[in-house]
Amino acid sequence: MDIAKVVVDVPVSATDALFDYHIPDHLKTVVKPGVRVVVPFGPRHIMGFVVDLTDDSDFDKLKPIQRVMDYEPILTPELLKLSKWLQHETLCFRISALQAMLPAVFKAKYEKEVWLLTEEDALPDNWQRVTQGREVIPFQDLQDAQIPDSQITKHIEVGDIELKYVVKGKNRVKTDTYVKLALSEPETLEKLDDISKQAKQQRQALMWLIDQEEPVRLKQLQQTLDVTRGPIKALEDKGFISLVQREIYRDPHGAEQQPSQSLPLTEQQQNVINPIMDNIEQSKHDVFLLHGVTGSGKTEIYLQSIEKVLAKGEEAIVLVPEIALTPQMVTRFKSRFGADVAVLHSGLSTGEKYDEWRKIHRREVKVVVGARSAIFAPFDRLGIIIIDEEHETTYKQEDYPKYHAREVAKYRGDYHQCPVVLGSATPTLESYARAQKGVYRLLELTERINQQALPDMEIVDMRKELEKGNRTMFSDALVDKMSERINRGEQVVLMLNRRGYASFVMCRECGETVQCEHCDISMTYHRTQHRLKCHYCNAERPMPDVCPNCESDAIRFFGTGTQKVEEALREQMDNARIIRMDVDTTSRKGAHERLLQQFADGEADILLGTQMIAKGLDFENVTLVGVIAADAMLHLPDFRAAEKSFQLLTQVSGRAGRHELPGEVVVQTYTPEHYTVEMAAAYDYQAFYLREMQVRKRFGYPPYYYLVLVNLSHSHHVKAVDASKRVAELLARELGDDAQLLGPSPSPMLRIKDRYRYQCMIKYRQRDDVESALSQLLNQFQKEMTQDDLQLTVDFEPYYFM
DNA sequence: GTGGCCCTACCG
DNA sequence: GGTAGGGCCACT
Repeated sequence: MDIAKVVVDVPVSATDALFDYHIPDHLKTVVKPGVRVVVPFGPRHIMGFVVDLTDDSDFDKLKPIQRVMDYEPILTPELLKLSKWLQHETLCFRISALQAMLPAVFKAKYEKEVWLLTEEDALPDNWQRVTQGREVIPFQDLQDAQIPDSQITKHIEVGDIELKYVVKGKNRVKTDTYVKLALSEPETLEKLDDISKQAKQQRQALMWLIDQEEPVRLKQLQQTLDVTRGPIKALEDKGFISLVQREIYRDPHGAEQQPSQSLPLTEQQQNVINPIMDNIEQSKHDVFLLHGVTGSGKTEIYLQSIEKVLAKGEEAIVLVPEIALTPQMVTRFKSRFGADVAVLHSGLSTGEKYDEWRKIHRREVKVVVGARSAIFAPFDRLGIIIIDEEHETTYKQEDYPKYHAREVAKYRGDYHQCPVVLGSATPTLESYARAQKGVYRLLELTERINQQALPDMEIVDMRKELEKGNRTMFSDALVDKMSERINRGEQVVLMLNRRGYASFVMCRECGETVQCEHCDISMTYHRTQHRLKCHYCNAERPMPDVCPNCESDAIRFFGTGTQKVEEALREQMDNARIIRMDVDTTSRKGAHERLLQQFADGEADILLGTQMIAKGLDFENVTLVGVIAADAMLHLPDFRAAEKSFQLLTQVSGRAGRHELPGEVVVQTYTPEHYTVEMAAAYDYQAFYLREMQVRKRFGYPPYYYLVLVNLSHSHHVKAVDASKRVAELLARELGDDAQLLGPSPSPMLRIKDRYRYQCMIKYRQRDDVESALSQLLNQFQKEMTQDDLQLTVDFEPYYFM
């Protein structure tokens, strides 16, 4: 076994294969599958993942592995196998699949260095200005000094310099200085006379240290005894103590949680948990769809299932949509499982993520609560996987590899023979249909825990408001109810789905709107900076004083951004205290939690926000939820628009009346007769499911068909159109008989970041019908992609169609 | 004949 | 992805 099969860190199709390397003797004990290594690749050195060891190779002249980057595998055999599956499943490169399973610190950084082989004075003046006495300089410095490549090549040929490629790992461990006694206690006391009587601080510090059982953080010692570095240095020099660097974890979550105990289960909960418990006991793999209305106690089911798994000595993964949105959820897990929990989410810094990952890797924790990528937690004794709010679209990764965490969960559940639990109040039609067919096991929770009724939902027809002469964005009913709550000292949550309703700028004279230069969308007005921004490419420009087209000064912003709603709200409800939550107010780290805490502490009457407030919040005092425009996203060009609207309405209504006080919901809409609005208001998931399934059947959408979206873009419009036609031709020719091709058609957003975008959609029933056609497609267009700026992506089970 | 530039095949 | 090496053209 002295040959390693290596996946190299070059994400292109030409290198998407295994490369064989010789393992030098001194590395034999550390090179194992799952270890990262540095290997010579062509004329340079790069990082690679060892995925296999063998005895023989088809190549006779193998290069040796240069060094290892890990001393133990960072990927388990299971995850290595999973990476292969992911590659096949999403048509990505193996290296991309491997990288997706690891935190960002494991991405290698490459640096090109210039090593001087000759005396500095032998080099020309312009070189000496760069080298400045250094024997090794970054290659970049030569470039910055505008030294031409030809000159560099010459010096290499003559033997003045050598280029070296350095692979740098970023997985730095955070350390802190600790102090410990260098001698035993009696030895220390014996030598005590070596310290002069005047050195009170030294003596005091030493005596204090003798009493400590473990090494102490230097900082702690200094703070407790109020000593400076001086006396400590003296003690070290005299050989009494030694300073050591110790690995520490960055602590993103701060204070310990109050421990909590299991809650008694209702009869319904008991019925639901039993089959899951059986699965755990028998080490069996079933996929459960836990369909439970908001407030029916799904979380307690998760917690008690996990307790059972831990008792068996196994581990658990819990996925939640975006953890920063549900701090209350994290608290619940931390209080039940304490130090056994690691938390992984996008709000953590790279270093913090690495620390949490290491806790998992070293088996210091048993439970991971995290966002999508936590599905790759490197456990090897998985006992359960839970996906909460399984309908959330954040479980689908939008860049390569375009995987869905649910599918990965099923793979891992099957591998470990453990249950996978998908929980939701509004399951995706795909999942519910599978449960109906018996592919998943359906578990239903129809009652709320303390028998509260779901809040009443009142639908307000905004067209009638307009007829009555109410031109504001708030119906009379909503305003009345809001004042009522505020007078009673209760709180209100107001949701605006901003999509499609951002505030754009228009000239009242000529109708000109300000569009982004690079994308085909209107720019959005941001009041705080008085500037216009493009939400697609982040381009910015000042708000014009006059219309760029007709120079009229009647240029105004329109639409209903949260900022504008806030203003209108302040005008209409002058006594209300408002907290606004949107991208602008929550962009800084921790801002999200702080605003929610303020609201929880009763510092405001109204919490106004975008979709982000619909999920997972639980405030006792909230008795009214208002939805400003329920149909805002109903008419998007997306076959899931109705499903998403239904989910959102159901979720946001769940924010009202969760405790003693009864809740109420006001839904404003221009299309009150739409079945989505009606059925959401009636809390009738079943009816919605049946109705929407008819629509899906009629138009041939999931779950009746699977979808693949082929996206392409080019900076030249003509070339984009041309390529899209050729793509469609190839697909039409190569697709199996049962697959249907739609398109090519322009994407709903034709141009983004100066690229013209077209798409083809394929509906299919069996993967075999599309697989060979798609790999042929990628092969055929590969050259055009590397040489002619064409971008082509394949997205199985797409969620975004824009 | 040689220097410069672009294309492309290859990397184990 | 990065590079060397081949082919081709231009210019001493």
